[in-house]
Amino acid sequence: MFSQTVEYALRAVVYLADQAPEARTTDQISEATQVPKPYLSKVLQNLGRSDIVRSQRGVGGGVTLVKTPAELTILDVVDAVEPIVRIETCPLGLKSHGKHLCPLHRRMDDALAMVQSAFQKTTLAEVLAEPSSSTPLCDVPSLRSRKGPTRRK
Amino acid sequence: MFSQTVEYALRAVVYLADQAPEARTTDQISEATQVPKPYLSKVLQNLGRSDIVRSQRGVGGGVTLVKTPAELTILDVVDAVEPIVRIETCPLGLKSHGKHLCPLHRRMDDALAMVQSAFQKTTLAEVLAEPSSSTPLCDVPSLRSRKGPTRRK
DNA sequence: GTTAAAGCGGATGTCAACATCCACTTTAGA
DNA sequence: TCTAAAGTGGATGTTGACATCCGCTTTAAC
Repeated sequence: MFSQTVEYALRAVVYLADQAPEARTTDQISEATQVPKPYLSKVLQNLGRSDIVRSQRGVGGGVTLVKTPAELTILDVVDAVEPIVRIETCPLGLKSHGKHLCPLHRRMDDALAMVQSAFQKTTLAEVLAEPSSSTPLCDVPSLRSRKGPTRRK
Repeated sequence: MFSQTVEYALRAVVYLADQAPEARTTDQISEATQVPKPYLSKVLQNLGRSDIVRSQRGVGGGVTLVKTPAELTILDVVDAVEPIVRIETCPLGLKSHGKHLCPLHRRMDDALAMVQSAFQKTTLAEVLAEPSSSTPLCDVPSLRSRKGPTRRK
């Protein structure tokens, strides 16, 4: 139910959050997240336009988060690449019940609201901090588990 | 986040539930639900293969629900046309944490689970019975509000 | 058994999502 | 100032979702 692009964007952002505040190149992100590099490049450009990430050209450049992981929610990322569109009015277009949704669309919108709310309540920092046997994104070496900022060779 | 096809299928099934146990033709369903007839026809065929509806060819034929509205959930319909796929294993394909999802995919799967659960708990009968100012699907004359079974002229 | 209603299946068309490629620009450092 | 690293933007390819059309089959009713 979530598009491939949303999945890719979340992986990239979680990785960047994990590595924050260090910049990472598209190559590094691609390898860590298993997202095809050419497409990842487009996704990152998109996240740049939505002001989720910032990119730096040239030697030593790369991509970083604009906000801190604690300030960035899953919903921010999802909405940047594929907004969750709530059902505001009857999709059949008839005006006969004004602002009220019929019971069917009420249920559907409730489901959307639940997802939206859950995603809005979760920051990237929380995702990274979650006690779990597994690191987000699997085998990626995390900066979180090291003593200080480390610059990759 | 829900596909157009899911929306169409739900409209059609809600309409059929409302008119149950009477059969309705594709023309009638199309008019009531505002779904383009040729495409609706395909959607209904699909629902037929999933044993949600049954269709009768020939003069006086049409489409009816296989189950009663009380036995049919929203999830049944959604899963018939576009199954909600839960995240069972790490989408990155690495085996390093067995059955555990990483925190990111745990959250995403939780969202899917919420939607799945909400849809599974709601039957079509409940949708139709909901006290509401508006009839499901708007201006459609409902059999529910009549005395007995009525056959349309 | 003819006819008209009604659904079925296959072919086709369109467009957006996913994906790739490449020429160009920016930039740090030798 | 030259070079190699790194992101950008545009063009292109592929596939599936959405949508339509049409000829065929089934079937009730006359």
